[in-house]
Amino acid sequence: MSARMTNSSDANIGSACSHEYRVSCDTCRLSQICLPLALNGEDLDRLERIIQRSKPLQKNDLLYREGAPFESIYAVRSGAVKAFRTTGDGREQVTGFYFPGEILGMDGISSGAHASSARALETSAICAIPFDSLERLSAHLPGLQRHLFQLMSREITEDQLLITLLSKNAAEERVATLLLSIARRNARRHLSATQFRLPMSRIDIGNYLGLTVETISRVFSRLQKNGVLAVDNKEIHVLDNAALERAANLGT
Amino acid sequence: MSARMTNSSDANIGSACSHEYRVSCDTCRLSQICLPLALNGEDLDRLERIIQRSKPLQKNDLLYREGAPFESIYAVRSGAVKAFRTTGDGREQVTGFYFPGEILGMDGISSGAHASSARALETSAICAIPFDSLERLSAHLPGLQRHLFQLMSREITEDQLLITLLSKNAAEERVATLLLSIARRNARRHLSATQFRLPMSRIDIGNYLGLTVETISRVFSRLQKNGVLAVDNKEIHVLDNAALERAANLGT
DNA sequence: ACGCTGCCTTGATCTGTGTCATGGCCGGCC
DNA sequence: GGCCGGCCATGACACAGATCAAGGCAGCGT
Repeated sequence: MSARMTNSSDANIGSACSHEYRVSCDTCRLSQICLPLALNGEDLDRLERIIQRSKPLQKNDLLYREGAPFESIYAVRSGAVKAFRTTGDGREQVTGFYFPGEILGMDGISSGAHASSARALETSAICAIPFDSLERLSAHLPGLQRHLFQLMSREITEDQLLITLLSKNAAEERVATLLLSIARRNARRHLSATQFRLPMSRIDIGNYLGLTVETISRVFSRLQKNGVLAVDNKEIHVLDNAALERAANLGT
Repeated sequence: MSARMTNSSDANIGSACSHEYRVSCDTCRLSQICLPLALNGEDLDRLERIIQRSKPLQKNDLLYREGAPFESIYAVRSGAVKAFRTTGDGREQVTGFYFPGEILGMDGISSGAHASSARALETSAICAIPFDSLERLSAHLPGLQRHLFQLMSREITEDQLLITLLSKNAAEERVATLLLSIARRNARRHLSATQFRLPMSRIDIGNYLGLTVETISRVFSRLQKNGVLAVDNKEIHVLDNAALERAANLGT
């Protein structure tokens, strides 16, 4: 119910983004957690001018494809996106989920081609930020340059946390850790940390956590049976946050 | 034997770095794969002036410690270094191995404190590059700025490869992939890709790959029995590279 | 309204890797 | 030169999670 509100932001896209999707960072309620974070009035304008907003992606639309020329990094405005790479034998590895205010696509910088693909998990509005413009701009705005370094560094530390999770933690710990991560990121956007709707399938969760769908199902069932969660398909209600944190067992 | 040459560079440190360890990037045989990569004469001088070289680290010396204030990133000149983070329950997760010409420590940028620790696996000479100086310099040298973005982006894509490896590949595939990675990086430094000495213990390998020491031992034994490798403690001789690549099974 | 298709759940069984235990080896130190 | 401690190898056994199988459910297109 109130978790449905997470989703209702989608419904707003049509109206909020009407007329060529002209929205400015000024009025974007995400500006305090997104790229503009580091910028003041005039500098923000300059960033503003290079950002491209286009028609929202529909569920399952590709934002970019592995191997395609790298041109922009992307900020999620609404909805949710998964990033994944395709292994040599054609299987998929989900490497991250991205929510409003979060930036993705930085793995394309090193080689000039995207190292992963990104797909909308639900209707999603995205801001594209052409990287060469951003680079030029950041040479003149030390705060922006620093912020970019920090963003990339943060991506590295988060990947390291995932590496640790995959390497050391059991199934239940992995799932609990993911739920806590989503809850925390919801809180940052002033959404509920205890009631929300997962935008991704069990398949994607399993893929991301290095587990099978069946194991994800069983863990959800077990956490429900133990009164930690109420699970109704993709709706999650955290009933006992302390227990969830105990289940995560330091996997943050 | 020829693999010993990998190690003999250590023996040279004393002489090469004598007198306050004054070595310049000019004369460093790693300059083509290290940070200076992107720079020409005068710009290189400016970079040169901010780089700090100090006494080589001995085996097991800490280069930096998780949580310590972030000040510099580090380039390995000789030897080898492991990066690791300590989990909540005090266990260690190795997140990477770094060889000459490679840069580490960038995970400290986002929070201002190192997100991991780094320890010398053998006697190692290290260049420290104060990050605030580097940042200021890179605002004036677009090539350097870009190179830094690329370095960080590369770290991200490599972490993603490790995530995929941990999430999708069996023990033998993981070990084979690590060996191929080390071989490739040796080749980049004009060392043998088929005969080398592993600077890290089985324990570190297992830790890095999310496996136990016993499993690492068994995999080495099996690869040896199958004629893929000759293993003599830390000395590795790749006898059948094609078979090793088959064993890695796309886990690059 | 219907059926289809993809997603989710649950149970039964199998297996790769962890765990435990033992012993050998090598290198550093007294 | 011999002892000691950490590292490495190998075998026996246990178990978490994969695999295989079956069925339910919800959303979507016709």
